[in-house]
Amino acid sequence: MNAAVPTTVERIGEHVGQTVQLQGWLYNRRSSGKLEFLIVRDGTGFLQVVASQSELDPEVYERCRAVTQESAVRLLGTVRADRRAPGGYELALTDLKVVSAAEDYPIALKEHGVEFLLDHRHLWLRTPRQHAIMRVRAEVTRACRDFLDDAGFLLVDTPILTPAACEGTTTLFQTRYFETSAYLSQSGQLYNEAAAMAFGRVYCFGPTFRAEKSRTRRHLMEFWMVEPEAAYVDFEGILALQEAMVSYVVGRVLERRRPELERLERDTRLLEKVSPPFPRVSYDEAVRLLEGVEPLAWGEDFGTPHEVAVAARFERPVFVHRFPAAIKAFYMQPDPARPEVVLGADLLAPEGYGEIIGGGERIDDYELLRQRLAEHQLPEAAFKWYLDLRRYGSVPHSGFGLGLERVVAWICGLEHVREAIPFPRLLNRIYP
RNA sequence: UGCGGAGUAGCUCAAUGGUAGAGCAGCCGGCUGUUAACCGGAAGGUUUUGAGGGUUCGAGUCCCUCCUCCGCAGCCA
Repeated sequence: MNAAVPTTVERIGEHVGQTVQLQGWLYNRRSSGKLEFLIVRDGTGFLQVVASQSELDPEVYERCRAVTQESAVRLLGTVRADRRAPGGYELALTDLKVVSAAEDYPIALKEHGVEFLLDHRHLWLRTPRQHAIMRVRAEVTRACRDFLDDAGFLLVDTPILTPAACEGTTTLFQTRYFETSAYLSQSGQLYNEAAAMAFGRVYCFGPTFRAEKSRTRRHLMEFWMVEPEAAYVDFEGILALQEAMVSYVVGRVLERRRPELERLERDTRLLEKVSPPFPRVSYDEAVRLLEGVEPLAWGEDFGTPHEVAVAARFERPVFVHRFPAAIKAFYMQPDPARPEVVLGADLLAPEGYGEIIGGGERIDDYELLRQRLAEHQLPEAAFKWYLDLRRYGSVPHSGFGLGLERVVAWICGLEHVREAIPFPRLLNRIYP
């Protein structure tokens, strides 16, 4: 027993024939008379543990029979390869200690309803499916950071508490800030532009808050967004960056999280096709393309049905670009060739997952930006620092925001983004 | 906010206007290779079907109001 090596389920294959120590929780138990099959999870994976009455101290065997679902357990045993075991390896138990017994665990190993699972999100996270999703999420996060770090982008975090609206107050969560009021950030973009003028290529990656009363499979009140912003990069340049980054992220998950995608039963055929260049459809083309399908008058905003109809025509992510200026944010750069449209683009994921990126080139001219602020009835005083960026060494610059949960939902093939974040904040739900 | 759907045992669901049931979980028992194991047993609904009214001899079921949840739209990542 002294020779027992502490290890994890993830590395169990390296210890065949050895006696090891594991610590974790009991996920499930099956019994077959004088054999007990304990499924133990330790955070790195799930492992079948076999307790044989004929080979065990009666006291230990009795503990195996009595241990309840999700009790914390510490165990000793010999690792062996066995085709009958899920995962190919199992542990022949020699000793088991109950660190903490669990009683009346609410989540049974069966189908449950959405509301019940969300009420028990703190426990739901323990299941194999949620493990797979969270590992893909972590991989997407790491891939985004690796890609941007390697491309010369500096991580410059932007504030969560902000003094005023970036694009209007209706969608902002308001809070007290001592004697005044503040808002939770809905985008780091404006601060990113300041950082880009300081460091050239920057990105922020953090939580974002939207107080929109949206209630669909694509919306969260609190979600995570990666926002790169780059000086001296024009519209074409930023689209190329988006293609490269999305392709890199998908490739990384396919490369490093295959087992998780298999556990999620994700058909990866379309994901394998994600590589630059992505198809592009201008707003003008979209209007023509949607004739007789999902009619859209020029100048009207793109709705979900229009997005779906356009995305459905492609097997890869597709850019929809050059929207009418009137329906887009105040900071978007007009197309020099056609000032009534802006150099902005949305990236629509295939398979009905909708918009995963919004971005484009920003206005770099001082007077034009002032004019746009006025047109949008935004208080110039609040944007003084933002206007300053156009007074002191303004350059063409572009950026975009990628919604982490939407990308994770797409890659994992989830029905709803609420499973793509550990503790989703939804309309009418902020528990647990 | 608008449209549609749903609230029955801890969970997932049944029940022509006529005595509220099953599976799973939990509990007791059986089984030496189980894969959300399986088999047997007892129990589990505060006179009870989200709440309150109404129709009826009789309401889980029909009608009205309200509450909660889900989906879609709007808005967006």
